[in-house]
Amino acid sequence: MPDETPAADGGVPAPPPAVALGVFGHSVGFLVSQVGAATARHFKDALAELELEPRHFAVMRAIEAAHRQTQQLLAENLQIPASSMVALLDHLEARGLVARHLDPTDRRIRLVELTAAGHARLETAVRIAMGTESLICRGFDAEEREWLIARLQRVASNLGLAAGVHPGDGGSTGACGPAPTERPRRPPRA
Amino acid sequence: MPDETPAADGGVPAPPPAVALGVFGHSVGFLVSQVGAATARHFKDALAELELEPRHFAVMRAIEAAHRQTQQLLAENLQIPASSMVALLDHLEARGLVARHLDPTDRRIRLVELTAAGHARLETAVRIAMGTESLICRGFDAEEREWLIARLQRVASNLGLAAGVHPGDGGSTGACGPAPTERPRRPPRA
DNA sequence: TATTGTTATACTCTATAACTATA
DNA sequence: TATAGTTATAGAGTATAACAATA
Repeated sequence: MPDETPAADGGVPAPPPAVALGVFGHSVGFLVSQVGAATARHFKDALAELELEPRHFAVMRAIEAAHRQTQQLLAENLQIPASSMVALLDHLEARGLVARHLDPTDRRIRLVELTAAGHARLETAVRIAMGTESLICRGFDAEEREWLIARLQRVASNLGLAAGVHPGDGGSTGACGPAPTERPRRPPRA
Repeated sequence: MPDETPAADGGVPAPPPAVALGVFGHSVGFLVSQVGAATARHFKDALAELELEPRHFAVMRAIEAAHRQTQQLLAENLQIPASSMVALLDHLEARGLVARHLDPTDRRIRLVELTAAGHARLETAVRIAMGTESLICRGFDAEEREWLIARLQRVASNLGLAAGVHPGDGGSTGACGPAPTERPRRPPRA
C-alpha cells in the first residue's frame, strides 16, 4: 500500500479536480471515523425535531432498561459526569419526559423514571433511530447487514470498547491520563 | 427487534450488571458511530507524540498531494474554515514542517509546501496511521478487510459523503442549515 | 471594489470544584 | 465525616466578522 501516490509520473504539477486523499479513503480507520461522524450527525439532526440530543436518547434508554435508578448510577453506567447528568435530566424533566422522586429511605437520593410522555417520546425516537439505520444500510440485505455488524463488533472489541457505551468525543487533551503531578486545572477559589 | 427488553418479567427491580443497551449495540448506526469515535481518538492519541493532530495530518496529506496550493484552496478542499487553516499552518510552520511562499505574481497569495522535515514527519505519521489500521483490523484477513471497506464506502455513499473528506464533528446546531431569516450569530461591532 | 490571508471575539460545550442537604 | 445532587466557573475549541495588504 505504500506506493500508490500518483506523484511519481515525473514532475507535472497536475492540479487534481478534488483532493487526492483516495488512499486513506481506502482504509477501515478513515472510513469508520468519517462514516461514524456523519451517522452521528444525521441522527442528531433527525432527533432535533423531538427536542432531544443523542445523549438524552441514551439516558432515556438507560432509564427504560432499569427504572428508578439513582442519578449517580445512571451517570456511571453511561460514563457521563454527574454534573452533566443533572443538565440532561433537567432538560428531560422540563419537557415532562422524566420525573425525579425522592427516595423515602434516603432523602439525598433522587430516583429517576420515565413518564408516560417519556415512554411515548422514546418510542418515536427509536423509530427515528431505525430510520437512520435503514438510510445508512440502504442496499444491504439482512445477511450483509448482520455480517457488517459482526465485523464492527469485532473492531469494537479490538479497541476495548464496552458494549453499548458510546464514549462520545472523549476528553480533548487525553482524558485518560491520571495527571500524576501536573495539570493545575483550576486553582481553588480564595 | 422491538421486543427484547427484559422488563416484562413481572415487576422485579433486577439491577443489571451493566447497562442493558445491547439492542442498539446491534445496529450499524450505533456501532459505526461508537467505533468511529474511538478510532478517531486512538489515532489522535497516537499522533500526539509527533505534535500533530488529525487535522494537521489531513492538511499535510493534501499539500503532499498537490504542492504549492493556495491556503484558500486547501481550506476549501478540506472543508475547513480559512481562519482555522491559518492556525493549523501556523502550527506546522512553527515546527518547520511546511513553508509559506509569497506568490511572485500576486503578493496576496501564499503558496504552501512541505519541507523536507515535513515529508519525513508525514511518513512517520502514515506509519502511525497504519498502526491504528492494523490494530482495529486485528483478526481480519485481507479479503474480509476489503469487504468491510467496500461496505463502509457504500454507507458513506448512502450518506452523501465526499470521498476522502472527513467532516469532523460538524456544527453544533445544525451547520448545514442555511438559516433563512434567523440566527443572529454575532452582532456587528459598534 | 474585490480578494487573500490574518486577527479578534463571541459562542458553545463540558469538566472540575465548590456548595447544599442529608446521612 | 461522607455521600447525592446541584451550581458555578474556567478552559478548550471554533466559527464569524472585522481588518490589513494587495490587486
